[in-house]
Amino acid sequence: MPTVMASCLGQRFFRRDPVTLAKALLGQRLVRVTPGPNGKRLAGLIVEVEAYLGLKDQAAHTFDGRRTPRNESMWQHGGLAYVYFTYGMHHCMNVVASVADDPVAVLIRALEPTEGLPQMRKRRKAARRDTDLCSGPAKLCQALAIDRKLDAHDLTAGRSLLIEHARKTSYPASQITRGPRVGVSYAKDWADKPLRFYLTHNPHVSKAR
DNA sequence: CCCGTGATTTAT
DNA sequence: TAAATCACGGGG
Repeated sequence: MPTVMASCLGQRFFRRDPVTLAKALLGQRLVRVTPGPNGKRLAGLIVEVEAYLGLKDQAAHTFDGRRTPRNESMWQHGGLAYVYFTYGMHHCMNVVASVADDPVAVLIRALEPTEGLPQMRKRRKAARRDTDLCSGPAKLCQALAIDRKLDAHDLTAGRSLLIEHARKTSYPASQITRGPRVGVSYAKDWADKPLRFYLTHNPHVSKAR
């Protein structure tokens, strides 16, 4: 029998609470198909994520009901991308979770690159080793050419930006390290909540700041 | 360690 | 309208 084509994850997968989704995303494959005649397929396995819990979470862009042109996609149904621009030069990509009007999401923090490494190296000029290519939320957006044009993109449509079902079940807790999120010290009671998840000992996880 | 860079938020 | 902030990366 021929090998089964890897399938693009559908709406059911994303319409869950962000902590469950965060853990389920570990080991799945983020795929970017770049546009144009020289378009390429770039991909990597998700190895590090953070959950953002919406209205109650002081680290979330939607804390206390904030709704602006920037974060509008977080207010939509699960399965969309939320891509934002920060620090004057960086993009970061989130996967919107749950249902419309529950503005929660999962930040993709690191990938283990698997396809299109030459193209990633071209975009990531400063990366010396393969473990520098996608080991941070803005690094992976640079490597995969993800920017605001992909904000609110439907990840379940199987075009341009999608997530493939590379792993049937979530990793056991014994293989996941759980700890505080990076760079949210301003978030008071929420700064230290253990909402960051990564594959233990995976060399592509972002370095501690 | 420090800086770039600019959209967004918060203060006045 | 001005100032501070920021889910970061790169260079020294």
